[in-house]
Amino acid sequence: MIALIDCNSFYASCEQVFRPELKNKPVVVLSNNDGCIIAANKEAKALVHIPMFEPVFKIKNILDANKVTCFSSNYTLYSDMSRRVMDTLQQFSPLVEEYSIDESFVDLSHYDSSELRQIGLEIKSTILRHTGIPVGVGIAKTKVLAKMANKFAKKMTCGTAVYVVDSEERRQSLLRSAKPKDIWGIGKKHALRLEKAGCKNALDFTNLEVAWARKEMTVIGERLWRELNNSPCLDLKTQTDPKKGIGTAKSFGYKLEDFGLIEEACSYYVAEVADLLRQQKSAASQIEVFLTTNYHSEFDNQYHNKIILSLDQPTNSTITLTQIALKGLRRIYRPGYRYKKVGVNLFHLVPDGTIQLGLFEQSKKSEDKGLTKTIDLLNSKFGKNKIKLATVGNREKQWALIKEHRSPRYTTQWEELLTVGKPNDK
DNA sequence: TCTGGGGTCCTAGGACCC
DNA sequence: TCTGGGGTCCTAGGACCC
Repeated sequence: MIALIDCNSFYASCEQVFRPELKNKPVVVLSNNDGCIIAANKEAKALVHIPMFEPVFKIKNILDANKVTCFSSNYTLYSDMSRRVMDTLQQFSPLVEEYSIDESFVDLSHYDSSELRQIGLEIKSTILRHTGIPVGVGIAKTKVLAKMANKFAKKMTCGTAVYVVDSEERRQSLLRSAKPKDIWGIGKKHALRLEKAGCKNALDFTNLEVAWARKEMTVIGERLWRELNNSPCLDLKTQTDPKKGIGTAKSFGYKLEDFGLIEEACSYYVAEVADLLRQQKSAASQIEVFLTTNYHSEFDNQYHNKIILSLDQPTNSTITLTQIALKGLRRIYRPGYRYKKVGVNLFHLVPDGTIQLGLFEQSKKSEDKGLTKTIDLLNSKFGKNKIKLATVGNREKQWALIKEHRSPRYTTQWEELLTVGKPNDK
């Protein structure tokens, strides 16, 4: 049996842990640039139907009128809280798949099926005690059923947020309660197809021929069909594969025309992705740079372009990658537009250290490896970007993301630790 | 005025190879 | 008139997820 543990409105819950006065109060968390709503706790959801990714400005009145507390996203805090939740799960099973920042699949096959409900409750209460984060637990024979049981558990108003699919009746009532679009792995397109085929709920889907699922929804559909019918097709992935591409693309806080500023933002992002690349001990053979205006704007002239540059030799050096990226940026930049976003993607990643040279190439004598290592060391000791390339500049305020409501990084920065007691006691 | 960012998996079709 | 059969690798685009 497999459990799916999912944190309740995770980002909002993280914020509430350190602001106990917000307990039972509506809280939302905003995307980068404070643009959209990306998480809302149940109190906030009860006030107003908030579609995910709703632009804030459209419902600002409602938020203000109801005194909803808004937070800018604070990923440093959320990642650290996530790690604490995941560490706690290890107590219950050695086989854990971290599916996303706020959910994990856990193998429970070493428990007797009669204990599973109790184990589910224990997982829930232990995580709450260790981290302050409330979770829901779904337990079933397959991943898809566990995922859906989890959702079901959270929906039950009177329940304990733990649902175990341990009988055929429970499986059927679970599936009957889920509309096609609520099936994990079924998006808009497939939901429409299912409805056309006469499915009113997930149970109807499992009663179609498996061949239909295969034909209409490829092998993914067939796996889903089988998983819902209690036959496991998706393995637990307990080891994370190295990423196949690493990229970043963030909107500017403001619209930019000045090439110099865009260049600085681009350099900053290259440094970020190169850092991630070195952390997973890979090197990239290709770099893509893209530049775009704000496609929502009706007033601005639009321009989008990208360029992909191949490297003669895979590298993870920030210096080399920056040189090439900026060369690309220069080629796609056109003056006279108000740009909103620049992005960098690294592709064709290979393990660092086993880099294949071209037939007529000589190894570039470890490039600037020593220098890079020293810079990484200094930055890990004294803080991100203490040492950086001059191309990153010092004008971050003129392009960086807007985060007006960011909470302190309570768990990772000494200066931002939570203070308990009267302010004057310091 | 203001609209996120980072991923995975699968398939069809092109371009090759022997 | 008649034009094989078995592959691999790569990419773009679709669909989906958090």
